[in-house]
Amino acid sequence: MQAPVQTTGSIIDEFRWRGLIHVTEGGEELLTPGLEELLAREKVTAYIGFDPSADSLHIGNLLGIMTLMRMQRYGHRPIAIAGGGTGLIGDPGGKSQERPLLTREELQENLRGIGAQLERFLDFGARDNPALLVNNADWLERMSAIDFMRDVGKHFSINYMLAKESVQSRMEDGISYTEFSYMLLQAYDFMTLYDRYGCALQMGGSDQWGNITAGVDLIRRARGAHAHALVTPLVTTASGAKFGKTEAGAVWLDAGKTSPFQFYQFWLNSADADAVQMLRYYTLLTSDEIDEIGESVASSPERREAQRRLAAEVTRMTHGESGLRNALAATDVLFGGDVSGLSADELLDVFQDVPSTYLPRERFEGEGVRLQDLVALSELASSRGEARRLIEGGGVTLNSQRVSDPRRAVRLENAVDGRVIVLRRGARQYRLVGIQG
RNA sequence: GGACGGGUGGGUGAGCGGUUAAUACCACCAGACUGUAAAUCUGGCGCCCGGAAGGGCUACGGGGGUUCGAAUCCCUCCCCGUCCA
Repeated sequence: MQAPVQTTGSIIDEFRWRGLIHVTEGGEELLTPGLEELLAREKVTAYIGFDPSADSLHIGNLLGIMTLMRMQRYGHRPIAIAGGGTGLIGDPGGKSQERPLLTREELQENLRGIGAQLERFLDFGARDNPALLVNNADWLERMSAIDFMRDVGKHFSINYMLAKESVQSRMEDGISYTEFSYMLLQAYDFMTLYDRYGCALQMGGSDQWGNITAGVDLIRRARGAHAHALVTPLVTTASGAKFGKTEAGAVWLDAGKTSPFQFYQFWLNSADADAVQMLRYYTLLTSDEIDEIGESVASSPERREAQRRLAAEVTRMTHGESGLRNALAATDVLFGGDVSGLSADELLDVFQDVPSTYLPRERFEGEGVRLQDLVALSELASSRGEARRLIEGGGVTLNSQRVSDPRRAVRLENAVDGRVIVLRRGARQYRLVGIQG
């Protein structure tokens, strides 16, 4: 993609109005002194780490991606690092679960997927400041324990490490030596990127502050140089929930894992209280544009202009113009009301994203299929018992008609053009049942 | 290696021989209300059979035992924490 270079204004100012700099309870911005001046003065190489444990990034990574994107647009050079080395270890500040080991092949596969996604946001071919994706396994795996002790361990006191919040918070429950050491590996990553690419800034979520400053300290002690840290807030919704998870799990950037329609719907369903801030976080809209939308939310929230704009902008960036078009078309049909006016072909087109189940024609002949069985078979419900409760509670529609008898027979004549049945659970979970043969 | 405490449903966490598929809170699902929002209210939330009433199966770290009956008692193993060596 193109990376229009913005040279006017300070990127730190932009980060400020977007709320992208974490502010502590004491009112202190979490960025290292001198960073603002450095960014104003020269083009800087900056990096953010991503977890390579899946072949796709999810929207929990999106703030980091956008942060790199903004850096690049201001002429700085972004590096994304997939922690092939550190990913195997687990950050003590996060989940306490040990992570599964990845094979080399899986890791390569994941890196390919992640790289392809980043290309939508970052320009890897820019002349002056091309983005870069690196794998820290390249240097961590080759490092011996002795090297590590000499080159990294020597520069840290146990007292320093124990003082880190990420360690403190685990002292009650216990923390393995491996996880305790995580910050040193991350610090070493930073120093390696500093050595190789002159990378002078690491960014991340606010939970990364301790790990990032460990790198800053390592670079100062081992190289006598000045590196920087800046962390973004942890994104939560107004109701305090962690952002980015739905009932179905993570919202992925990969269209195969989360369809453009579902992706669009995720953003569209943002709460009023969140939508405007989300625009600041996740879009490239200007301050003026966002203020204007904010006024609309205040005066006529039912129009949900912020949500619509947010969903459109982010879906377009992630899935392109065509992905957005599909999402909008599906949204029109599914929430426009009735599905019954459409032909089977139109339904298949609109529902291309929607999970489908196929059953042979014979099943629908004679007695037909019980509705509760169909709901369970289509995995709209996880068991027949749940399907029955759901139907009895009025939570299921068949071709847009509410049906409340779980034993109701579904036969061929209930299928559109004898080919397709549309099931819906609640307001927005759809499932297509195709009839084969 | 020793002493003590602990491992219960997605999470926190009760229960400590039958009345317990297991209290409560959170999360989650559906309905009502709405704006595909929030808040609120109502219902649901192991699996299977049954129209229902009801029945069956599986489950409280693993295994074994005591008992008519165990998440609850005993043995053993594994795991976690605290303290001591």
